[in-house]
Amino acid sequence: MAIDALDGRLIELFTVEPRIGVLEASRRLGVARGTVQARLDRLSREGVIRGFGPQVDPAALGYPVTAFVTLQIRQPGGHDPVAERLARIPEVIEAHTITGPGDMLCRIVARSNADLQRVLDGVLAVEGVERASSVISLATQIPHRTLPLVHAAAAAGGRRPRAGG
Amino acid sequence: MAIDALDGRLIELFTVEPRIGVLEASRRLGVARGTVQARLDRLSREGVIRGFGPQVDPAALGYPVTAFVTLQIRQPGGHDPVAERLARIPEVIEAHTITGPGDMLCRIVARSNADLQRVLDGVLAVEGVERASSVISLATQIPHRTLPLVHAAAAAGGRRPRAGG
DNA sequence: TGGCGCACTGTGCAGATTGTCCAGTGTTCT
DNA sequence: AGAACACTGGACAATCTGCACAGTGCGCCA
Repeated sequence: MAIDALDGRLIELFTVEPRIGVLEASRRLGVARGTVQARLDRLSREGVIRGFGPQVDPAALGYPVTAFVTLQIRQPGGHDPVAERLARIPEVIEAHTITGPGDMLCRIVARSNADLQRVLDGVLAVEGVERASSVISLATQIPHRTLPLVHAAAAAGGRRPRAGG
Repeated sequence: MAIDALDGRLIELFTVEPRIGVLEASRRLGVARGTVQARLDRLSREGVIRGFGPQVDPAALGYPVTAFVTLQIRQPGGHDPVAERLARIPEVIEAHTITGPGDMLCRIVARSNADLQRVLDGVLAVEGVERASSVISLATQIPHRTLPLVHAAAAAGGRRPRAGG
């Protein structure tokens, strides 16, 4: 779906200051409250905005170590049963099936490098996992972000605005 | 920092239903409103909760292709100048310096496989980037999640509750 | 060209929520 | 014993929300 400049500004505003309400946002953007409400509804309905839940930082929770683990899978039943078992490990934050020599790529966190060993053992113990090769994140140069993408999409896909009132 | 069971339930509640306010949350959890407010303040202050901003889905924005790209860097000035230039590419969602044969790992999105080629060309054009090898995400088996981790941390680190009033 | 539908504006209202106080109570730590 | 702390339960004014309404340009289609 395409978003326009106003959508972009709206997302940026709520990203930077999530606590401002619809009313304050409408004041800052110079549009009517109903417009902000309608835009927000649409963005949520279309799935562009997944939600407004709290973003939890594993590091602050006591899991400062992040690793990316490439798995090789013995594939009698496909990837799904493996993924299902991986999902039971809380330290597995994310998992994808991928192209290339590996079969799956997971993001894993741990309390320390020693703890990472424990978590990896847990991953290797998952039935169907044949091999795991991991790289540790030494530093996060660019933390997960979508704002630049939103701006790019807003600039590219801009629906023509409809004036009125 | 350690969180207890109430913190865990609080985070879960707001993750599942972000729109409920502090008051409704206090009712659901069976605690006083001030308690919820204080807990939320503390979790935000300590960094466990990074924020309540909108979570944007690149796929819904028109970028359904995700790739993980391992970069090899020519390192006259370290990784930072490269990261800085990568940060100017909106499709670069995330970047880490890593251990192992590669130097950096980035998450990249694109509008299509053909578009991914364009983005990769942009990455390769970054000064200091020598080589890039990418794997494409075919499916997201486990979408980014932290809830299980929160529960694990709540179970492990539980501060002893202080009763009162 | 005329008509319809859409997106937006600006307004109003009742009800709910927020931010911010307060005093009181029971625990834990010193 | 005393201090510090976390929580309860209550109160208040100010604000925001959800919802509704009429009116206005503009694009699209017949």
